[in-house]
Amino acid sequence: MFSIGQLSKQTGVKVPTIRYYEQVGLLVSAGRTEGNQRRYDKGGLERLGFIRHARDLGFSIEAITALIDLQQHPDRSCQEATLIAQHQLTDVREKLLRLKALEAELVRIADGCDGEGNSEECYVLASLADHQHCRGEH
Amino acid sequence: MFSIGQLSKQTGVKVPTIRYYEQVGLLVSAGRTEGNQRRYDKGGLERLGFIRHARDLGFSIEAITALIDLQQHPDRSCQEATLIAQHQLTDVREKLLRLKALEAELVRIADGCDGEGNSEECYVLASLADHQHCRGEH
DNA sequence: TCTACAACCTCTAGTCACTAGAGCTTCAAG
DNA sequence: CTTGAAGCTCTAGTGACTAGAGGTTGTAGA
Ligand SMILES: [Zn+2]
Ligand SMILES: [Zn+2]
Ligand SMILES: [Zn+2]
Ligand SMILES: [Zn+2]
Repeated sequence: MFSIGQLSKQTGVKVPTIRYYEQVGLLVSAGRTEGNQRRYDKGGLERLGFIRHARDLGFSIEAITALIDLQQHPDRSCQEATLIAQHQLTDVREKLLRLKALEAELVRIADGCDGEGNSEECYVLASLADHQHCRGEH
Repeated sequence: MFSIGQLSKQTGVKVPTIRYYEQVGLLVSAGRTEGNQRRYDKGGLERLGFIRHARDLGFSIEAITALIDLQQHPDRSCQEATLIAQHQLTDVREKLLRLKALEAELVRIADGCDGEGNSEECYVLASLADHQHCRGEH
């Protein structure tokens, strides 16, 4: 049995975050001591590892809840899991596209001024004031 | 003079968002009617356009506040503006790196299962349970 | 001039995934 | 048995909005 602090050390998830996961129904402790402290078993440790990894990959709490639910039922079809993963991939790709466009404009903007002049003639400020300066959409 | 709704239409910024910008000190109306409705002048329209564009480029409210402050003082050095822009670029590049790593892992994960099996042997679930499956860090 | 109603107002609360802090209690080592 | 690290609950704050309730104002047509 592990205390919440031991679980935290082993997974790298902060103690208040573990309590937060309990609050939103993602991870319930195996039980409590007489003095009301949480105790976890190996299953809890693994579940928290799963949560941690999925969060690192950008999955939402809601998605992780569904994935864990699926994991608890080994006989169910895994179709939902693949759909969730594909959705997450789509999401990441959309963000990538957006960020790439931003990067291109920001390079132009940041490189357009050396910071030696005054704000009246600053290319950074002029670029922000008018999207016409931009090469593309973003 | 424009009403808040006209400003909204011309900039594409939603009415409640404009009020929110006022609340955080980014955009103050030129005045109010007798009946307490906001009225904006051309300067307000331009300022909101600036805010909109900077937000689209990912600048924080705090950064935009500093940029507008600088813009109001044409005689001041624009060094801070370039620093803010460079910081934003760095930020975007960090996010890009992270997302590229995520994309690589998610492609592997999402392609690893066709969703036809059951959750017990699902590659998606197995990959999420154990970072060892991952090709790299993320 | 009256009336209808779209647009405006303020205020509170909710979103997401935590994070910080106050004030208290429990566990475990010495 | 004492001490102090670690635990507990509860509330509130983060960023940048968004939604809704419940009331008021502006304006166009009759
Ligand atoms: Zn400059
Ligand atoms: Zn632009
Ligand atoms: Zn599968
Ligand atoms: Zn991994």
